[in-house]
Amino acid sequence: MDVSEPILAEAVKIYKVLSNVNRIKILYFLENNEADVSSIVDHVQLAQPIVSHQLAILFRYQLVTRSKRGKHVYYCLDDPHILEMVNAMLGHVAHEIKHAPHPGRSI
Amino acid sequence: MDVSEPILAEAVKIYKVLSNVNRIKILYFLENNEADVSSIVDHVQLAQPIVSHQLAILFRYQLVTRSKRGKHVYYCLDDPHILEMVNAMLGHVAHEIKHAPHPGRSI
DNA sequence: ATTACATATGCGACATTTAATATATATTAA
DNA sequence: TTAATATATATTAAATGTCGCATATGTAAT
Repeated sequence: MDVSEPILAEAVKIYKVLSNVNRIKILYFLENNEADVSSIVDHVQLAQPIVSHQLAILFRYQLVTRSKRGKHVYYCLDDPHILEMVNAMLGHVAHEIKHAPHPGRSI
Repeated sequence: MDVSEPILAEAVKIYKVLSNVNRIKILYFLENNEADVSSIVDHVQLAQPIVSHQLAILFRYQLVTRSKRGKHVYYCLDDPHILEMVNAMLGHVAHEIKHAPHPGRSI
């Protein structure tokens, strides 16, 4: 594959977005249903401002869409393809972790 | 997919590893051939200590293997599957960026 | 209008990441 | 043993990310 700089830079940004447990959890919660902020808060067990903050990031990078109806804002996966890729990664990791878990140290 | 915490945490770590342009460039350079540090340095146009540092991260997370022969250390993709996933992401981004590029602001 | 509710935003403390410089280690050659 | 080459590591500063708290905004009901 030819790796043009702008595309590469963009992909890296998306990887950054995905490199946070809370954001992935939110994405998974949105896998099958749209949901408003309150129910996301209930599900992921985080303070509301944190959820709103992460949602704003997911929105800015177009991983989710949002629509306001009344007092509630409903979020929805923008592109299920992203979640397929996350699934592939989780599958990969699940397989790999059995055989040779690497040290937990951070980057 | 059921998202167990340890798997999720692991996946997030790998996303962190992938969320750096230099590391991705290195991975791509290793796509077809193994290479020693010097040739990687030549190719990605970065100072040698930076390349060594990024290689150490890629190695710690088992994205590459290394073998020392003489004075040289040769690095090699550990699992081409990772690169397939990166390819999928680049494809996704290439498609998406045409239609609706998002603001360049950082997370 | 005022209140209550749902969500977003701003700010600060803290941790992490990047990349530069300098230095250390290991291997080979002379 | 000394010098040269290849690579790795340590240290640091700047940038960025995380998350908690406080507060602002917007909407609806009374």
